[in-house]
Amino acid sequence: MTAIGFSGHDHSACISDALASAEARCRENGWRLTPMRRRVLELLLSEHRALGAYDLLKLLSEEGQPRQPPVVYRALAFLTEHGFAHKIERLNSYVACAHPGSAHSPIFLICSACDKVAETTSPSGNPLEAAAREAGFAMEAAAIEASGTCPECRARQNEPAE
Amino acid sequence: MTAIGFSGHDHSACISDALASAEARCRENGWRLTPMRRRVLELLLSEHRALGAYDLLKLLSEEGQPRQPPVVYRALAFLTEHGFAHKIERLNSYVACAHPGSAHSPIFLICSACDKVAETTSPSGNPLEAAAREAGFAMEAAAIEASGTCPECRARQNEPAE
DNA sequence: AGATAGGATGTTATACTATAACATGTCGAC
DNA sequence: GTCGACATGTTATAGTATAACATCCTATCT
Ligand SMILES: [Zn+2]
Ligand SMILES: [Zn+2]
Ligand SMILES: [Zn+2]
Ligand SMILES: [Zn+2]
Repeated sequence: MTAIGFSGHDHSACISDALASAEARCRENGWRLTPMRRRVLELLLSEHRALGAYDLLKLLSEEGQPRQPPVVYRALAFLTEHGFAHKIERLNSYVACAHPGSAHSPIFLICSACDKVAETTSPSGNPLEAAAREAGFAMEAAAIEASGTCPECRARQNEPAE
Repeated sequence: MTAIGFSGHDHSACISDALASAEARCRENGWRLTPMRRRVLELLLSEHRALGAYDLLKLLSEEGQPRQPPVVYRALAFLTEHGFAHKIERLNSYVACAHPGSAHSPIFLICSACDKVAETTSPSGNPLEAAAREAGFAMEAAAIEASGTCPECRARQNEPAE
């Protein structure tokens, strides 16, 4: 249950795993991973960074495939509803899910220096559940977003002399 | 550390405590709780509900004190920077802090039926800190927002027959 | 009191984020 | 081939937030 997104990892495996998982889950459930939805997912997967809807529109435009906002927002709605992507509320933007396939309540670690977003998951019996139970609150969904500095950016700050 | 916001409590004490605390802390720190800032804080305190900037503008207008968006956004910036209010990212709106005066990392419980927002705080040594430490991430701020149904709305649902 | 400087507010315009509403296209079931 | 369901295309607009500059207020120094 390590955080995926910051340190060296096989990112091409990230991408191919996520795409394969999305295809499999869509096939199993009768959802349609159309070219538009798949393209948006690929763009989100390209880096562990959150992209806004208008960033995606710009990228599509640069590929010679200009689209209007509702097109991208609908693709994002599909991806987030089915757990292939998450919205980062703090940034009004979207990241591909780093733990595809499993139901999970994600925790995001957002680096304010390099904008990378790592995703990890809550251990069970977490204090949010405890707080909710204590308050008699029936929790349905939770968003946990932390801002700070990632290991690489921290290392860079500690050796500023070139 | 109980959640403040849902169940019966002395809400007028909420309001007067928060205002007194804000005045005291501003006096101590040389911050200026101007009439505009104080009025916005009072509006946020009137209920345990998140208000958007444009809701506040509408309320001010209805009081015969119309203002432009930057005025309210600046008051909100002052209040959030100094811990008198918090932004609820999920709702693009703002609540008065229910634990004024103490440094804390709040947890919000947002009722999707009645829109009330309760604020509680993380116990120390919480797993978010643990996850951040494990990832080598230097956490600066965290936003924890849970959606669900509050005790009162849950009770109401369970006895729907009038 | 008058000059000055910092910060708070007033005002205009605009950027950024998201969705409503309706038209058109695609594809499989019948 | 037609029908229905769903996906996308298109236009317009709603909702959230800030840049930039003008003005005002207040505390301080002279
Ligand atoms: Zn990766
Ligand atoms: Zn970083
Ligand atoms: Zn109260
Ligand atoms: Zn409720």
